[in-house]
Amino acid sequence: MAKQAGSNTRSVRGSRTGRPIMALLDLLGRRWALRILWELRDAPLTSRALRTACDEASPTVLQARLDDLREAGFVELGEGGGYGLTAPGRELCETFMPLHRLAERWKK
Amino acid sequence: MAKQAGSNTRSVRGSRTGRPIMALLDLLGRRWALRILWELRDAPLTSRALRTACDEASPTVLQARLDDLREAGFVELGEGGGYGLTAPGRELCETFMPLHRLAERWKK
DNA sequence: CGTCATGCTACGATAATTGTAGCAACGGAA
DNA sequence: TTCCGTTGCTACAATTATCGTAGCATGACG
Repeated sequence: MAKQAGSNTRSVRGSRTGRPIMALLDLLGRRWALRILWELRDAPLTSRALRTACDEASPTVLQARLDDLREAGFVELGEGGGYGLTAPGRELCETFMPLHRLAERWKK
Repeated sequence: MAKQAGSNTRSVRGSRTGRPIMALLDLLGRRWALRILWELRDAPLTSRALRTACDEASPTVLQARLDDLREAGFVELGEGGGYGLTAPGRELCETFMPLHRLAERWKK
């Protein structure tokens, strides 16, 4: 089970066309991916803190998503520990900020 | 297997807090959800056309996601057939437009 | 040494997704 | 009418992804 950030063979799910946007939509469509980015929006979190923030999600998936996001270059593991957003990661996260207001209005 | 749009009991995955943003992030984090919204961004598509646009994804999931998105009020089925975005759906989709440019730059 | 927290993994159970095939209903020719 | 093609949608078994719990190795602090 290749988990480390680095090149792996798997062509990103649903993007066999090679269009970057498809790869991105696919990556963000994996479980907890969006949530992780969201929870890291303000400050870096340790893996445990992130798990708590993510409603005690299984560490298995969290690690998998963290690896995905690290490989994609959106998240990084700080030297002193703790996951944080990279520059592209922050930029990506900015994109989702309008979601907050939209969600409040959406509510249902 | 409750599929039809309407109220169901299932509290949205990963949002037991009740915060709308979590419910939204969860909904969008299901497979093909983002992709479907993306493919419908310009014009409505029939279920078959949507399937083609989504790289021949399994109709099972497509239907499931379509039902999810319909229940959420982001997608609707036109009278003459064909799935299209609702007003909130279009608004949501607008949010993701910056992703296109971001993805191109991201590429890797 | 013990204690605690870190990032990370094992593993069985459960749920989601895939792929293929097909259904019923409707519409437009013939 | 019958035939043909399309629509939205479903059945089913096989494969993956995810869950939940437990635990490991490492490092920092006392």
